Amino acid sequence: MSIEDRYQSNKEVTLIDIANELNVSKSTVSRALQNHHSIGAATKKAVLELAEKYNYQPNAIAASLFKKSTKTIGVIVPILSHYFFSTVIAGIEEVAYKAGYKVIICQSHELYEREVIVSKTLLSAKVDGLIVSVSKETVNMDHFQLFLNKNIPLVFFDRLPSGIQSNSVSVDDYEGAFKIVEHLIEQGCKKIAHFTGPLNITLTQNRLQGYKDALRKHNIPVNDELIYECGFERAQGITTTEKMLADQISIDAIFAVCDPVAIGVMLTLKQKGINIPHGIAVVGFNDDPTATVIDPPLTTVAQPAFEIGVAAGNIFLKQVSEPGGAYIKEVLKTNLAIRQSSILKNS
Amino acid sequence: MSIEDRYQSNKEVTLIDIANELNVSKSTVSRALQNHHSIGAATKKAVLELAEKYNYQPNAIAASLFKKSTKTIGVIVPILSHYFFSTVIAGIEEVAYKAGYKVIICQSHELYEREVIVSKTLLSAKVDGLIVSVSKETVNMDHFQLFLNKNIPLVFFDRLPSGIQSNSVSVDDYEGAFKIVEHLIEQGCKKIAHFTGPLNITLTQNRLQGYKDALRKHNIPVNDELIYECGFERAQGITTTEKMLADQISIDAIFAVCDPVAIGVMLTLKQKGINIPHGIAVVGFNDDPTATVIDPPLTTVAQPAFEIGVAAGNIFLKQVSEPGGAYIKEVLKTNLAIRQSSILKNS
DNA sequence: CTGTTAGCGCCTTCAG
DNA sequence: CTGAAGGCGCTAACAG
Repeated sequence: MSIEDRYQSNKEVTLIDIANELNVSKSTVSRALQNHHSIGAATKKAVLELAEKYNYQPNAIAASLFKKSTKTIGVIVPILSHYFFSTVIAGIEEVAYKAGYKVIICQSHELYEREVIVSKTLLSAKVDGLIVSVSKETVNMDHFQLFLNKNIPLVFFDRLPSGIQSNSVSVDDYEGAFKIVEHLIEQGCKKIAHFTGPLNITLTQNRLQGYKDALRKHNIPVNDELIYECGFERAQGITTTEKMLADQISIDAIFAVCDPVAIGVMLTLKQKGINIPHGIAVVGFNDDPTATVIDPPLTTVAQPAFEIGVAAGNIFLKQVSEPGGAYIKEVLKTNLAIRQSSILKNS
Repeated sequence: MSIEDRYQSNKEVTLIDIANELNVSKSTVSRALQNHHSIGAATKKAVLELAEKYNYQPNAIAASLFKKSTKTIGVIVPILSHYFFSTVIAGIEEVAYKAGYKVIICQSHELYEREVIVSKTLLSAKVDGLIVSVSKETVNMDHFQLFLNKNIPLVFFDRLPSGIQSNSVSVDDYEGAFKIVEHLIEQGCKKIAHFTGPLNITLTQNRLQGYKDALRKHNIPVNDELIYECGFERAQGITTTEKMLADQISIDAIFAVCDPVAIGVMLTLKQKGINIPHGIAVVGFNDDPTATVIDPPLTTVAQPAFEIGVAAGNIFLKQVSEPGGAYIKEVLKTNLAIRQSSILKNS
């Protein structure tokens, strides 16, 4: 079957077709296509022209099999449709694209089981690296250990696991929490509640610790009754606020573990007719786009989501180019974005 | 080298290793692993145990090469970090996961060139299908035609291209726009401005047409001076509002092409001290989560983003299971989400 | 400068 | 019920 026939009948046009047509060997075609130096200009030109004419697309799968590299990065996030995660992935994709890598995205839906399954799928798919924010259920890390065993670069971000050593990129959650609570104190708040994330997650623990230490530094006793276990979702912010209000505990500020929760808090307080910030001040963590949309605008700890993705991608690339290097743990800085939801004093 | 050695030294454990260890052929191992009926129970058990013990992961790349299917769907979106797109992708991923497919995500960044490049990468990667929302620059569709030529299922969503026939899933943009403009008219608005998206995009044209027809139906003349070419971003909503205010044209409502623009509009109006809805009513399109966060809450046309993704995924699956079937064009219904930003009358 | 050869790891006829 | 053999499309020694 001639190359022309194959092309017309929508069959894959391969190296061999071009080679046959030109009466050269497939190695020659392969080399011409990769611009190998030791190929005659005429041959190269002929090959390139034919490839162009017949819309030849190299079969990356075949190349991967041989080269043992798929030029693919696997990414696992709990939920794709959250601003934070989609923005991190945008950062990863940007770095990946520039370095010639593709990105396979999987969601764990915060489920340990599903995380295990997709990580194995990604192993089978022979991804060259894996970038992960672990599910809130995950405590066992064996499925990630498999990657390390095979020397496949593994980078954690945001939700860092305990009990496994690898690369990571995170923000200084402790410091961010500390600073924003200190800001509340400076505004005159004394009864500051904290709505936490799931308690088994490192990030939750760090923000909680920052909250506690800021209080202690300013001689405000830590009151466990003001610490509410909440979650990461707006809906949980709403229910936790309702529970708190039902508790009738006196409060002058709420530090929410993340912006979606803070938004839920604010919507509920507003609905109950409680003034923000003068009745209760509210602060969050993330700086999602909604923070500047809600009224009053939300004071929050700005996390560089896109940069986190870029950093994770770069760590992967570095591990690829220098295999066996030490693990890289990058901690990015946060910035306070102070807005109306917490301003009680004129300055 | 024994399987034990290979395992210890982190080499890939393959079918052959298991076969050698058990003194059976690799075909037997292959069949045992896929639970082929004609394999002795004892043999099967031995194979499975060894596979388990040595953490055997099938090399999906090798299988793909043979089977000519990578169990992978390519997805191209303009921007990943927008709620709408990340939610659609979440829907695609959900369907894909359940059917055993992986999802490769690429961003075009609204750039034609980049869209062409990533689509070719995806072709080379031998994706089994492609799901796309085209960039706003794209007019030439040759790069997508390549997929159709090779009988690779292609599904467009949201931004439907003209000049190429394929599967698609969209919402009824015309009807959504018509209904929401009619709603404004019912509220007593007579001077309704429209901030459009990029005009070459079908969706933009359809929403514009819905806007015009709703006006005409109610005997309100269409005034081109009230139609502002804008875009899809919050920042463009802000600048366009400023331009409009500078024009000093009398207006009582704005229909923004999408929620991010509507949010930009509202933030600007509020900053200028213009009451919403009584000074100017504002409505959008999408029902992003921010719509319920802004004050007053935004009236908008609710698009089922997740369901769009699910529908696109299902169309892909259907095309895979019934090759050569007719193109499927699914149009999902929208719902008006009427909120304070447009309520001028008590009902 | 180019061809020959030998795989990468898996799957599936075709034999037994 | 199992084995042998060939091949998916590409690459990279190793020879000329």
